Amino acid sequence: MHPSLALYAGWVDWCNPWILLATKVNRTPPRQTRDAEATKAKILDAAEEEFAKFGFNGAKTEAIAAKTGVTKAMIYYHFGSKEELYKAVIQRPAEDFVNAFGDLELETMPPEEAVKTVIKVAIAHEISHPHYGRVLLHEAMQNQGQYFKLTGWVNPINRVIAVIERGIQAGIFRPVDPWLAVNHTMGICTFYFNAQANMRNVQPEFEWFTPEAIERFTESAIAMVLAGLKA
Amino acid sequence: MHPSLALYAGWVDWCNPWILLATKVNRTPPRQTRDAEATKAKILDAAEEEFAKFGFNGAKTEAIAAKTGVTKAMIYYHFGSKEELYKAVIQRPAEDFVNAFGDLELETMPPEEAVKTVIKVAIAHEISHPHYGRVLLHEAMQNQGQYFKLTGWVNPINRVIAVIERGIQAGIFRPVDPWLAVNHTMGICTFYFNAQANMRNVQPEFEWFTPEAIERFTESAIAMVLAGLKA
DNA sequence: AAGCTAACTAACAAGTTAGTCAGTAAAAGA
DNA sequence: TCTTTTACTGACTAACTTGTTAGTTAGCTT
Repeated sequence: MHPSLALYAGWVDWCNPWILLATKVNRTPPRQTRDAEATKAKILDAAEEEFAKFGFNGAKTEAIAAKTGVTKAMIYYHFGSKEELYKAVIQRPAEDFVNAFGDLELETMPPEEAVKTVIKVAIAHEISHPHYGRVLLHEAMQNQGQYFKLTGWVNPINRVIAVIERGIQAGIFRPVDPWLAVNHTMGICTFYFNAQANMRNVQPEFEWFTPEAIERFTESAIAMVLAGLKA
Repeated sequence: MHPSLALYAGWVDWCNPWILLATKVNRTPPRQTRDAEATKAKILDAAEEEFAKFGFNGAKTEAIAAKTGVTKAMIYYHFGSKEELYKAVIQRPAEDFVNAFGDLELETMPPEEAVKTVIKVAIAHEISHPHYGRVLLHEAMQNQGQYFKLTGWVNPINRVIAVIERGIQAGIFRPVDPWLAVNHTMGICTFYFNAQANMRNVQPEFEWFTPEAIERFTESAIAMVLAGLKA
């Protein structure tokens, strides 16, 4: 396993959504009676879940507060407004990802291995931040991506484009459109998680979150993308 | 062009979003002073746009009414409730698609050609119903897909699975997991449209909706999926 | 132990939103 | 032409939502 995947070490064990909801990324120190940082983290967690479901407009501050155990006034005390809370929510996991991604030495890897690694990290991030992908989709659909640009996602995506361009120049990849290839790859990596509730109606028996299922999904995603790229 | 694509005849000309918003599928007869069917259609159009942006919970009936030129009370007169309106919105383009898909003779086509056709029809549907895909995503994210099962999408998806299974048995396709392959394909076909507002921040110059861009996207999607499937 | 301040609550004000209803006017029918 | 039905409006209510504020308490400092 590449070192940067260490951030998500044990992610396969987190696949069960109930476990996921309980564990999350371990940001919260042991709870004391009055702990501003812990309270802020709890609000962010609850807000991430609420925004993932309803987006910025649809989310209710009251519902967020209800999940945390503190009152709604705390949102305004700690974050100032619903909008500032939203900005904080959309930026927090992005920082995790951008940092982990910054550690990847994609530029020195063989293109095939680089693409493989990117897909693994992307899926690991979906698993360890099970609500975040949906927050970003709502962002695109209802805020025209105006807050997306604050997150720092642009740089990692451009690095993946560069990897594909390098692969094409080396004759390892076919002369595909790198931009479209990146879009396809992101589509593959995210649809499984975002559209799941609909797709469950088609295959009610399918297990989505067992470690084996995630493993199969990841391998299958890598296989399709690499087949599509390789010369 | 396959006959079932006739439903979307001229779709390449509709790619510009402004043209799209103006044309839509031509359901509305020439407007009279009082025309219940025309009013219902206008409400459905406006609601589709609003639900695409905010989902069921986030959408405001007042905003829907404002787009139509009739009062909010008309929504309740013609549809009874916000929920019934939503059901109507989610079912209308599904009927178009399921009908068009029903006309496809996938079972008698060579598997490769069948997959190619499915992708073309799916993308054509996104183009001719530019808001609908996002309505379905909101449905998954905030309603757990409870209304999705009313739409009849399940059957077309199962037919695509069958096509892939047939291709595998014929030795034309690799022994992939057909279910995951369908998920990947849907991811590729939908991400380009649903996440666009975010992706515009990465490539601000990219043209998404020119006929040429849609053509390139379609070819690129077909190439990746077929490369991923072919033995 | 007394005093201070950061963290927190309960209750409320101001503005929104789903849904209703009494009434009006355009058509269609007699 | 008069009546009935259908499409539609404006004004309303009850419930909900964001954000505020006055006051309370935990825990730290001295």
